[in-house]
Amino acid sequence: MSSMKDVAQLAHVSPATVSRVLSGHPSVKPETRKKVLQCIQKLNYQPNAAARNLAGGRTNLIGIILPEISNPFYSEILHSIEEYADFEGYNIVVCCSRRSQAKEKNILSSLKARKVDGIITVPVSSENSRSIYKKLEIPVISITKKLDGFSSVSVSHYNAGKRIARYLIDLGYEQIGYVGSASPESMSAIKFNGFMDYLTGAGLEPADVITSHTTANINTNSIQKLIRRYIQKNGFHSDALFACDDVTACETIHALISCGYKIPDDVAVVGFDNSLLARKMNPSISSLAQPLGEIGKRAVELLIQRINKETEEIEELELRTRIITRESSSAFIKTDTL
Amino acid sequence: MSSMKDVAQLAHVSPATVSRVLSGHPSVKPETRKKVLQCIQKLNYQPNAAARNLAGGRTNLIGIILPEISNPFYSEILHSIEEYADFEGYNIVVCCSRRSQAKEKNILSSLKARKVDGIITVPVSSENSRSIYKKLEIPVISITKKLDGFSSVSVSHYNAGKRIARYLIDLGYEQIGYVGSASPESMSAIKFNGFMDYLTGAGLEPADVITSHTTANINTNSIQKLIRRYIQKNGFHSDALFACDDVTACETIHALISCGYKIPDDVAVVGFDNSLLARKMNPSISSLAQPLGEIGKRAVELLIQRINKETEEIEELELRTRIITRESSSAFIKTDTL
DNA sequence: CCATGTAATGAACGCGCTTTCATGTATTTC
DNA sequence: GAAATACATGAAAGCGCGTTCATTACATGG
Repeated sequence: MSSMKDVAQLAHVSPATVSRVLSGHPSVKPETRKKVLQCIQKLNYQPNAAARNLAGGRTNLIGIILPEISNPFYSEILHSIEEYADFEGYNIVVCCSRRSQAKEKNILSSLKARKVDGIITVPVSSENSRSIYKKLEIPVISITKKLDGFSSVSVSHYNAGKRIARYLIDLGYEQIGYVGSASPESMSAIKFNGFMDYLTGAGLEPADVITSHTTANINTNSIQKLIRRYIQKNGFHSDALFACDDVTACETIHALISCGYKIPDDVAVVGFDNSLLARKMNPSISSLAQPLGEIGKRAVELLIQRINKETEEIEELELRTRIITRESSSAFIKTDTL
Repeated sequence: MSSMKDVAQLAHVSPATVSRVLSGHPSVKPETRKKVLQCIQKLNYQPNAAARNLAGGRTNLIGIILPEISNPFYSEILHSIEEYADFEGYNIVVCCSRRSQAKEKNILSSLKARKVDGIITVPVSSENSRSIYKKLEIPVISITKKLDGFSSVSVSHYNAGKRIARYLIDLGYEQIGYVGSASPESMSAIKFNGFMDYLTGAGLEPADVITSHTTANINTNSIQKLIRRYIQKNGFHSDALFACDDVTACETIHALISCGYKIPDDVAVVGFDNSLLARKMNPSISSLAQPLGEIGKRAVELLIQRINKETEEIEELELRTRIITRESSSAFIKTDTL
């Protein structure tokens, strides 16, 4: 691997001049610049990132911290982060917190040792995580959740919950229920609050509220069992259901079908996340879509602004959501429509 | 951020001794070691990764090159790579080639500049990519595909194709067809070959062969249209279908249902990948599972062996696949079974 | 008691780069 | 035409660490 010195020798200039050419310094004679660039080409020279960083520069590295990485929701965000970061000349080092505070802490210290220019994170806990991020002295953008004292990019889950309630009411349903997690740690509780507030604001009581305190696990059928048990015990009174995420919606539909209900004729179901599952299920699932691509892109944008010290202000971006109507909430939508 | 010098001063030793403590050098008096470790604690000292690397050490960084990152297939592999790499003390920098040779080349040069210790890659092309990887002089493991001259971790798509044919024949089907991509660039063509070879070996002709030259896109319904058009034109003769991947299987099922066929009573369908989709669809889809977690883990293992120069041999690992039976190929499996 | 060996440590160099600071040359100004 | 200014470049000092080599102190053997 050739170094700057090699280039300098070949071009009969000093290493300093090569460095100036590389960094686009103005006071280099055009002919010198040209000569140096040629030599760089010829030697296939590439500056050593470590040396560059050590000498006081950037790493052009940003750290990404996600709770899971195989979850389609996060992997889609990751995808757009990678795309935009790459576009801006940054590489990403991806870490998985597994929702563990301890892991998060380890990750942060290794990212700090790596001197990443900035961090985009889904903090494990909105409260407890705050202080460890604070004393990091590295630009941080929180995504998906707000993090007190930091810029963030997210959607309002409260408004989204309201929105789904309104959507179902506007569709003419009157017996509206909820299925999903109600654990205060998860965002679902907030969706549920918005949902309920709109419902009661419209003078309605929820027809069924089927909650569990664990998040829907992609690999089990716990939700199906939950629903069957609920129906056995309490009966079923809804003509429309809000499921707190697409996996839950999917499981819900399976359970309802197996109990003899027709979707959407007997019961309409709306999910949350607009994941692949929602698009491909049979019946396909109406779902509230978060702008995942935009979340990633905006996060990178905000982060780079901070890295370049173009701003000091804390910006809490709330992106718009939209509801995608599919078969599960409309008898008129047919399979071959997306 | 405190440096080694600070620690050295506080502990009344030289930086060299601190370095020795850090690297576990044997010739440090236990009491000295203890004192130094205390000072490291006290100052919350963390070695600077860049300096470390520059001074001739490892980066503890491995580069990952994937064609897509939001595809569940790859994101699950990525997940296990991250997990195992983290366990071994490595961070990963994740790059997306978007199946472009040019991009792949750029990525490689940036990874080289970063001095990553090794690379795990899904090469864009098994043939053309070879030479650029060769002149990299960095340990490389290819996953999912073989790459001539490098160790790899993959499954035999040919055998998998055979296996599916055998599976369907053993189940008693006789009119067996194929749906999916046939582009020679994709792995599907190889699956198809294995599938056909077994079929003809068993004295059977394929009942229907429905191919397109584009890969199934997650966001369109092109496969559904393809199938309907095929049936209109040629009729439909299969009692079992092999779909080259789960997305295709899913679309196929949608199309068949809309044409009035019952799954699996009229037609059985087997997919490939055993993705979330296969598990959650209605009906759930039988599918050939690749051991995604193991692919990631083994790749990291092989790579680290190479990084540590424990071996020079090229190892082409072929992992075992298995077929997961679900509703789409068995009338006896019910919804609530995984 | 001197020679040789061993254990523990420090001094100093270099990894490849960025960035002052100093130097030298060409251009401008009165 | 001398002084002041701008421009182009080089020399050299670190950035924080690993590592080699030298040094010291002490133990061992004859």
